[in-house]
Formats: sequence, C-alpha cells, structure tokens
Amino acid sequence: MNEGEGAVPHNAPRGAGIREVARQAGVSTATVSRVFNNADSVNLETRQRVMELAASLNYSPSPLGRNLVQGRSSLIGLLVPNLSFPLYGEMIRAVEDVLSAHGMSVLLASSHDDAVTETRAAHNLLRHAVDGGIVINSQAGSGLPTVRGMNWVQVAPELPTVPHRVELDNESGGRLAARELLRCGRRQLAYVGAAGRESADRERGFAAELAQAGLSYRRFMGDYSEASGLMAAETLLKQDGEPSPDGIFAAGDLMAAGVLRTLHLRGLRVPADVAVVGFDDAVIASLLYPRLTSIRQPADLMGQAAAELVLSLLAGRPRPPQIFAPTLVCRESTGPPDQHSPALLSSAAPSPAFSLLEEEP
Amino acid sequence: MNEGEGAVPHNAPRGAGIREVARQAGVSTATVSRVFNNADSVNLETRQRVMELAASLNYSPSPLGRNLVQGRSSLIGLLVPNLSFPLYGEMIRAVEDVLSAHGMSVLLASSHDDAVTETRAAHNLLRHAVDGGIVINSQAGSGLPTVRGMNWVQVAPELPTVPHRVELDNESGGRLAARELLRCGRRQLAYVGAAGRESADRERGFAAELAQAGLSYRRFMGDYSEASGLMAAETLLKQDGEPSPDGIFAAGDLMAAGVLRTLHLRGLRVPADVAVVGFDDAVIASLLYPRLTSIRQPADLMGQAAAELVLSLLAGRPRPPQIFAPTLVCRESTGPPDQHSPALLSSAAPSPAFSLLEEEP
DNA sequence: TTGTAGGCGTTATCAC
DNA sequence: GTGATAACGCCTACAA
Repeated sequence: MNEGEGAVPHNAPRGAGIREVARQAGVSTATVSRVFNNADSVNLETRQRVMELAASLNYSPSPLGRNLVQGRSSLIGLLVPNLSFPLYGEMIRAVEDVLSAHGMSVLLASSHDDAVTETRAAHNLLRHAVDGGIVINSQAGSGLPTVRGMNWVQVAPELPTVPHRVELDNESGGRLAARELLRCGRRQLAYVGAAGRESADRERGFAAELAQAGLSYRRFMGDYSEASGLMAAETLLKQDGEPSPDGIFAAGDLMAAGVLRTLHLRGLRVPADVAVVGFDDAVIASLLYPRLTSIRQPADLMGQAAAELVLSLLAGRPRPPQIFAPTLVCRESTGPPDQHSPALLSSAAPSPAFSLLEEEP
Repeated sequence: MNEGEGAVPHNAPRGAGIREVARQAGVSTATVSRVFNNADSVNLETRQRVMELAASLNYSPSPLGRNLVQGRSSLIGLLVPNLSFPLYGEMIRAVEDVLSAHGMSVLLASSHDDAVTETRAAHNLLRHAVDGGIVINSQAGSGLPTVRGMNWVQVAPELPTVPHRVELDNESGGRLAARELLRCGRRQLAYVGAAGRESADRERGFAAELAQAGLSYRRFMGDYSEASGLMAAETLLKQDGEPSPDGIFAAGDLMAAGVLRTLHLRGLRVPADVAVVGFDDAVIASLLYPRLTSIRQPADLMGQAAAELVLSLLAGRPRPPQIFAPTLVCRESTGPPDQHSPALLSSAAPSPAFSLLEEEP
C-alpha cells in the first residue's frame, strides 16, 4: 500500500492543450471547448478548423481537467468478492457492457471475501471520485462508506437498509428444484446446502414445495465447495436405517459436482438411481458428466439490471429493487428412475456400470 | 455510446476542500497539502491540528485535483477479450491484487474478442488518462492506440513490435503433454488443436517430442469449444484402417471435456483405453470425470508479472519480456493402459463399463 | 456566434 | 517549518 512509490515520473511531456489549439486556430479556448461539447452552438466553419487543428495536434480534451471542473469522473466502481468466481465473471461482463455503451467506465476492485478489504476498496473507489458504485454480495451491507450522496447499488439478498438493490428469488429457485425432482418421481429427497442467507432461502422454497406434497427430506450442510459435495453424498448414502436418497438438490453447482462424483464412485447411476439438481447454472454445469440439471441464476441479466439501476440513480430516477426469477435448466442429471433396479443398493456394493445418457448426435 | 446523457446532476454539494481546512486550522493550504503528502516536513503540533480538523470535516484530498496537477491518474487500464472466460478471471484477479497493493486502481474494459471494439476500448482507457495499460491477447498487437509515451504491456505470444510482454511457453507445454502420454505407454497419439498461434506452438512441441520417439500422430482442428472436442474424438475414433488412438492431447480443457464425453459415450475407459491430456488447467479440469490431467498455464503468476511489469515501466525501469513455463498437473485421465483390454474396440460397440478411478477416501 | 475571466482542488516553487 | 502564489487543463457564466 505504498501509494505512488515516487515511482511515476511526472515529467512526461504533456500533449498539446486547449490553449495551444485555440491559439493556432485563432479562436478562444472557450470556443475550442464548445467544439468538443456543445458542438451545435458553434459556427460550422470555425468548428471544422478547430477539429482539423485538434486532429493534427493530436489533441483531445483531458478528462483530468474536465473531471475536476465538473466534479464527476464518468467512472463507476465495481466491487466484487472474488474476481475468479465464474458467476461473477458473467455479471462483470454484463455490467461492463451496459456501462461502456453509455460512455461510462468500470473501476474494478475486489474484496477477497473480506469485510475489511471491502471497506478499504470502497474508500479507494471513492478516492477516484466514482459517480456511482455497484457492489456484489457485500459483506458490509449498509455499512459501505459514502460521500456527497454517493450512489451504491447492491447485488445481494434483501437487507433492510440497502435501498438500491438487484436480487435473485432464491426461494422460488428451491421450489423449482423440488418440483423437478417430484416430477421425476423421486420421493426420498435430500438437500445439500451451506451457511448463509442464500442457501437458507433456497432451502425454504425446497421444503415448502415438499411439504405440500407431504414429503420430508434429509439435509447436509457444506460450504459450496466440491469437496463438501463429495462428503454430503457420502454421508447421505451411508445413513443406516434410512432409505437411500433417490433425489438430491445441491445449493450450488460445485457441490452438485461433488455429489455426482460420489455417486459415480458408489456405482450409482444418474439419473436412473439418483437424480441431481444443482444451483446457479454456472459454465461447469453443462460440462459435468452427466450434464447437470440446474437452477439458473441469470447473472447476465442481473449485472445488466444493476448497471442500468446505477445509471438511473445518476440521472436522479431511483427505481424499486429488482427481483429476478431463477429458471430450471433441464439436462441429463434428472429424468425418470430405472424401474428395474431401484435405488436401494447398499453403499458397500458399488457397481461398475455407468449409465450412458446420450446417444451420439 | 451517448456519453454522459446529460444525466449526471453536477450540482452535487462538494465536500470541504483544502482551503476550508486550512482556514479553520489557521494555516495555509500548502501546509495542509504537506500534511497529507510529506508528513515529515511539518511541525508535529500543526500536523495534528490539521489532521483532526480534516477528520472532523471529513476531508481527504481530492484525487481529481491531484491528478490534474500531477498529470497522472493512478489508473491502470486492463483490456480483456472476454470477461467471463475463467482463465482471464484468474489473471484479472492477480493483476488487481498487485496493482491495488501499490495504490493503483484498475480500469476494466472488454474487447469482446473483436478488433474494432478493442481499439475503441483502448481509446476509452486513454481518455481516462490511465498511467499504463495491460492488454490480454490483443487483437491489434502493435496497433494499439497510444499517447505521450503510454505504456502498454501485453499478455500474449511474441509479436515483433510489442516490446513489453508476458507470455507462456506454449511449445514446451506441448512437449510436456507428449512426454506424459509416452510415459503412460501410449503409442497411437492424436492432437486436437485450433486455429491460431497458441495451438500451433503447442503442436510444435508435441510433434517434436513424438518425433524424437520415432512416433507420428493424427490431428484434428477444432475451436476450443466443448462441441469441437466431441467431434474431434468422434472423428478420430471413426477413422477406418487406422488404429484407434490410445492417447489424446487437446489444446484446451474445454475441448478435452468434449473428448472425454465422447469416449464415455463410446464406452471407452479413461485412462485404461485412452489417456487424455488437456491444456490450461482451468477450474473445470479437476471437475471433469475423470479428473483431467492438464498442462497448467500459470494465469495468476502471469497476471502478477504483467502488473509488476507495468509498474516497472511507470518507474522508468523497463524489463525484458517474461516467459512462463507451463507445468504438468497429473490427475486421473492419464495412467497406465489396461493390458487385458487393449484399446482396439470398434467404435460401433460401446461398452457400458466405466472404470472407477478413485477409491473412496 | 464568440471572447473574457473566474474557478474547480490540488501540488510545487519560491521566498521568508 | 511555513506561507504566498502560480500553475495544471478545462468548463461555463456572463458579456459582447
């Protein structure tokens, strides 16, 4: 954090400024400025002369001076917990698309999933006089630093004190998962979740839908990692006295990947013996074997909405929080059970058979 | 691209400035400035008074004014082809880490794999007076726009006119892949590549190593997508008269995923019948089934190096291009062949058996 | 339509 | 150690 380091040589030759252009064009700096801003209010001839001269001098207005006098930077801060998490990548992409299409640029920062770092990063964004900010899954929630009416938009579940928000209806995602498993005729269900509000919401929907069908379910709490998914399936299959699950809903695709792997290793077929539903529909979902049925979180649309919301706020037009509905993306990991070999295998007797789920195209 | 939109209300009340602090503290603005910069050269007592006042007025120096007078912005532009490509995510993360640790911020832009968009994005970065820029796999190569000695660092294979560069030794990656397959006793090899310089380099290394062992190989050209990997394996297995391959090197993990899937569907076991090596070692590699052996591209180190290089340039200390060596990450998709059932199955007779590669922990 | 002049918030160069 | 003061590059009333 040794800012600057005295490293930057600020003796770099500055290019031609507005004054030089004005002088050579025989006009005032004001006129040059107008040419680049209110192009209308200036004589066509003068304007062309200025433009040509500017081009030949390779001049364009410095954003630094402009920022200073206007008090804004055309910069939007984007604060992300983890830059290498694929779902965030999709959001970042959508945010950048929308903002750059509106002449704004994205100042990127990462919180490394850490509240202290997040605060520091937020301050850093403010230092650069961002006109607004988007923060994904904030740790601080309403505690984000702010100045002179700074506009923060959050992509996160509801928090009482955060007015500007884009969120996913996690509960209805849980419902979709339950319905899909029920549709496939599964009755022995299990939920693989994790700590935190999102998983809780997903589970609530899942449970509600099952209750409506008069069913209960077993649960295992992991941490969104593949390893915890491995362990989850391991544990669920091992429980003596209980019937082995024939349908598993994992609150994240990575955990679902772990579940699938354990099932393979146990010799259970998917979906013949056990159906699996993931959550997020990240890129990996369709690469798993079998291709994973997942509840899609429309990260692109959410990023887009967040960007549009922040632009709205800048324009002084607040919008109500926007809630996105997840959708079911049906792939190979769900389907009808195999009637001839019900999922009652002992976990001690792995079968080498693995079902082929696709014929060649 | 309707810049600004007249949307931003620039009537926002500006916070207390350096003058107000100076006035209330009974000192000059110069002293206040010194307090925040050369903290040493100011009387301890005065300094404390200023600090307290600044705190109570919630004052901190405006980067805008500072930027203007110093002619730099503490911003580094980062231009990426595709923000949702996982490997780039790792690089972006590394770049942000290094730069933020040095008090610089990251201005992010995407080229959408398009040369025109890239140029526009690069200009946009220049508009914001970035002190330097990093561009990953540039389309334009040396054609990047530049002003007043702007420093661009490229993460890309060698291009004659790009002086500041971080790159991967793709050829040696190809060698590693070949060696691993040879080590596993494979003799019927195939290369699945794609258009472009990177694939060509990887293939060159692969071919060289095989030639040294007196072997030739077959090849298929895809496009880095999973679909093209599917088709590659399909094609390679179908070639009549030729022995079926027992070792496949795919120039990208996604293509390797496609290869694996086709092998599954054909009833071929991995690695018993066919060994597979991918490239990049992206996150998905270890999620595939079986877990994919891959040539690791150290995206984190490369991002870090690019960031450090741009900082060096800013400090007036150029560095020679840095070349990174890929490494072999050995997982389950390579190993000894199964002696009892050599890989000579007809592609028309898929077997339902799928080898279990892991015992439970 | 154009020019004049003041100021945005800061740092840097002098003196003292 | 501190204080005037002059930039930095630009925008924008206001006046012409």
